[in-house]
Amino acid sequence: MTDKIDNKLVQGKHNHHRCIDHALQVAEQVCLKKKLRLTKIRRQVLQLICENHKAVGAYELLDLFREFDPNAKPVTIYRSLDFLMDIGLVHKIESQNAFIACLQAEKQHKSVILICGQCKNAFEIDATAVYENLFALSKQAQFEPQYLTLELHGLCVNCQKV
Amino acid sequence: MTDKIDNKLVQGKHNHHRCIDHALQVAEQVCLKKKLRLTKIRRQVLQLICENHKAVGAYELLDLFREFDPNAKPVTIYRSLDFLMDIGLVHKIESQNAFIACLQAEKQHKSVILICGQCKNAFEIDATAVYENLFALSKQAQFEPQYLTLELHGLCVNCQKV
DNA sequence: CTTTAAAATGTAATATTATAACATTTCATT
DNA sequence: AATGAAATGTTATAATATTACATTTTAAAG
Repeated sequence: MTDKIDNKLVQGKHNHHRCIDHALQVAEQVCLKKKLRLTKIRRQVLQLICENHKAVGAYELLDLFREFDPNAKPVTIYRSLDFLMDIGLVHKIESQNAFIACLQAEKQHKSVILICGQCKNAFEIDATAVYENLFALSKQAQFEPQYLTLELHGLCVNCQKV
Repeated sequence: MTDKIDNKLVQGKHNHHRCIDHALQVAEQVCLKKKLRLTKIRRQVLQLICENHKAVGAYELLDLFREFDPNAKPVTIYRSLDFLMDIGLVHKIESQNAFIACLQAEKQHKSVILICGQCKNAFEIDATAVYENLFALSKQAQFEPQYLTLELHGLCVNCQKV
């Protein structure tokens, strides 16, 4: 890949093709470890989600996927998404019915997803303290916490200028 | 309403018919203040949501609503839900595509919704500190925070026993 | 190797959730 | 009573997601 292409792909100071490669490598590792199969379809779906950092809908993914297989059906995408979510490689953004690749799938993490209302870019930052706080709070209310849906909507640094 | 009926309706130590009445009264007050119309339909929809503390789907509400108007259509429910959500009387639980009545609509609040995976009962507890924490965290990441989706899944006190 | 059972995929249909577009009615204010 | 905005009625359809069952692929056992 040339520098020129690299330049085009750079978003927010990061080298995007490395970012995709990394995600796919992590996926291989995770599947190897858990003895799960990262099939061609699953790999392709993950790759498509990784193409950028925007939250992407299942049917949008389907359209993209049809460049690989023109006859693909919704259930193919949903199956892959389920698989990828189960092992933490993809997160669903519940408030948008959309999906993003997890960039920290290799390490266990408790994060908040920051979603830009303008450009739809989404990224995670650590929120371990928030998890602990909320789990403690809920236990005080006699609630047994299991998992958290945590999505912060706002404007990313690029879109604030506009 | 007799004591017997009261007893049946009591859930988690609280007197449920008072809880509905309160919600409807608050609704009246909020609408009066904001010069908005709490029409018959909107009031009925709110009442139905208040019937219990479970997260309720739009089409489930539609079924209930048809006891008032057998010809009601989905859009009627969605319009009322939109109205009620806009003024903070109803919250959407994004991770369930379901809705609950807000029991603290009169005061401004920043809360987390605790959702029982077993019985679907949902209730809010204050999480002001969490909001402040997350907003600060996100600003450090150069993100301009606007609103938070915050839903904690687990088991309520009743369902932990089972 | 071949058999076999589980996992993955193919295929069709359909369920669930939500909105768009435009006509009509209701309501508060003139 | 006239008027314009808000609410509702009505029809259709968009967008999201799952079920059910047939077929193929795969890993592992015999």
